[in-house]
Amino acid sequence: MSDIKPKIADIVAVAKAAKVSISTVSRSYNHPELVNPATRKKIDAAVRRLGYIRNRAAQTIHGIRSGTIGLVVPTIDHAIFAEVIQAFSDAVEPYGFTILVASHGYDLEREYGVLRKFLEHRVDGVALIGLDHSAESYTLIERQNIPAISIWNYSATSILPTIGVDNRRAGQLAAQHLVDLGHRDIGMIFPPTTDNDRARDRQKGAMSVLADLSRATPKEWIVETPYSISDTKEAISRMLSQPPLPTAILCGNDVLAVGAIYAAMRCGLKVPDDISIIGIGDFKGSREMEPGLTTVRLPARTIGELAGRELARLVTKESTEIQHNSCDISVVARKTCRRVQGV
Amino acid sequence: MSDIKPKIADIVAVAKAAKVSISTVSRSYNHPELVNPATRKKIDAAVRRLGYIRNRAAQTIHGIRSGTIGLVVPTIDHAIFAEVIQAFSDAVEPYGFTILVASHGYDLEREYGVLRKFLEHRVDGVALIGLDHSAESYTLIERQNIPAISIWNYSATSILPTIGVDNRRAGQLAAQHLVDLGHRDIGMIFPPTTDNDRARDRQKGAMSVLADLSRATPKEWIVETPYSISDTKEAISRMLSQPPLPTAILCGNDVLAVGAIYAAMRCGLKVPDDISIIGIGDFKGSREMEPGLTTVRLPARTIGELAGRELARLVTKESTEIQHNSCDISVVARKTCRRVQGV
DNA sequence: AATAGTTTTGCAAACGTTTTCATAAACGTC
DNA sequence: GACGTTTATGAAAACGTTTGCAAAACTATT
Repeated sequence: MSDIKPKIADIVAVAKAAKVSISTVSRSYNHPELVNPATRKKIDAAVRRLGYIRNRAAQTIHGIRSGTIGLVVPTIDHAIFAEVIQAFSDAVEPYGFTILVASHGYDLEREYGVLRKFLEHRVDGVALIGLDHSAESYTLIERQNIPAISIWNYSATSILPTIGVDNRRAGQLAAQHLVDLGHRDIGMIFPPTTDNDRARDRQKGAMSVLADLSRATPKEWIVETPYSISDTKEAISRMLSQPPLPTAILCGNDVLAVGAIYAAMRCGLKVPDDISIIGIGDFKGSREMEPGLTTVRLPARTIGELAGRELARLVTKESTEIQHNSCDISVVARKTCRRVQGV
Repeated sequence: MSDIKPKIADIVAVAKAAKVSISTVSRSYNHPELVNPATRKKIDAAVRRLGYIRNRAAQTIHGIRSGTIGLVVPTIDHAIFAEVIQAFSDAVEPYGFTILVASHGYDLEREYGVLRKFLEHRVDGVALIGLDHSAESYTLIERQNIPAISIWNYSATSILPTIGVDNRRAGQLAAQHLVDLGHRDIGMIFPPTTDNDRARDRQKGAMSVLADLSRATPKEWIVETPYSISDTKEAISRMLSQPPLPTAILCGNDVLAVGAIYAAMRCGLKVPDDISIIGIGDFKGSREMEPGLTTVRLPARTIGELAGRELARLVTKESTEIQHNSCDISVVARKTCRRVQGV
């Protein structure tokens, strides 16, 4: 009946088992060169025997880094964010960091809550997506002065260092590509832009190019839908169901573009013969699609990697500050856009 | 020049600022009913003024839960896993947990390393994908006796409690569906099955059904490719480039199915008229595709949610054990499979 | 064999909390 | 106004580590 709880081994137990002092055990981990190889061997044996695993919480309260980095994203299960998380995680791993991940569903209040929770855990740094954050969130970051970085949207002037792309430019590039191909009647579809600076910037960029055109875009050709293929299909089908029809549709991101393509198919329009479609993002799978999606390539992996590395280097004091970094973007012309007769 | 580092506030600072003892501050967090409302107010004010945030690390070394759960996946940026992570995260959030996420890239050695790191952080529980894990990993979990759960692959007899689906059955269902439609010449494509019990089980399931058929499947009709659309496209194109052609292709998951469809298109075959294709998974987007993908629906969201909830309840002692749980699966017949003339 | 170095080890304080126990203050009762 | 309760607070020990300092154990040098 001696159901003595198998108390997980602590450093004291190891010390006892190896017949040395606690300090020596600790040292054998943190400054192995200071302890006699023979002693070290004894300790190793004890550790193995007891299955001892160091307690980072106990280390952390000495001001030692927690070895964690917090990553807050709007949502995890969107192709881009998943890719960014993966790249970020891969990048910080070699530095010994583990990531805490949370999503806020495009709700900046929730983001603040998540941030607080991360801070309770004493993360060594945090990465956020974009630059739309609540004032409280910014205050929090500043007051706790914790290394922070903003991913995805580049801005030279933001408070937070940013690593990302110029989304305005992405919108411009997409629009310009269509214009260069002779399109003048261009429909647009974007996800909701509140609390989403990325989408907002892209839209602004696209609009700015289109504003230069002689003719104005009718209201029905500018739609906003939730970030989902089916909603997009729905919305675009409606747009394409009654003339006049645009000759091209510019989509706020590749997922919407896929939805638009399906909608066109459903309406009996051939892409790109009857209608051209351009996305933004170049998500995984966009290249492999049939027809290959013409889109503005945003290098998600590179961004995540760079952000992870920079933040890790800052935290480990390998560097002293994070450079704002604007990653290159460009149109990859594949098969969903075609040239049309100028007006 | 008094650049006194703005030492982040601790409980002592709060106590001093509120002119109460440390104990009282602590109590006002953990047992608010025991402290005078007036005092509580003073403390709240001090907390706000100083921007105090509790230090969970310090709590954790008292044996108090760390409030973290570790989630180890093969890779983050695959549709299914991203969905599972999201659902899992959503499910544990209401219980106050934050998740640590790491990927191992289908390398069980790395998985062990990740697991160890999680244990250093004293996660309150861990969730793993599937049942293929190194012996060391199993030992680790058992010795530290930490609540653990396996997601994705259901098994009634595994050491770890499982919440997931019967992947063997998924394979069977897919195969049976094709057989029921009259197909006898069936090609198959699977991702690598080493260290991946899910894929292995599906393959076994499919094979078992096909084995009952009068005719044997030629070797060239059974291919293995990395989990990527382009590799699949490549492999299937090769399969379809020289007769005899199968009348249907069974794909280990939806991503491969998408690749297969593109390959068929490229080879000038119409789906489902010339060739039927079935996937497994029912990933996001599979329904919306054109033509809608026929597949075996695996309820990723439900699985992630259930797993998160069960693990959280176990950790918080709301429940005392996790029920093995097999989630329902079934074929969703959409548009990529058609009936053919029996032999 | 004594001395001066050098290497190795242990003691004890510190980190930021929680919690047990003891004490003080306030209240109600007769 | 003395007593017993109840309510609110504080002191101090505890949690599992790290680390500065000092002592002990070796080594090399004479």
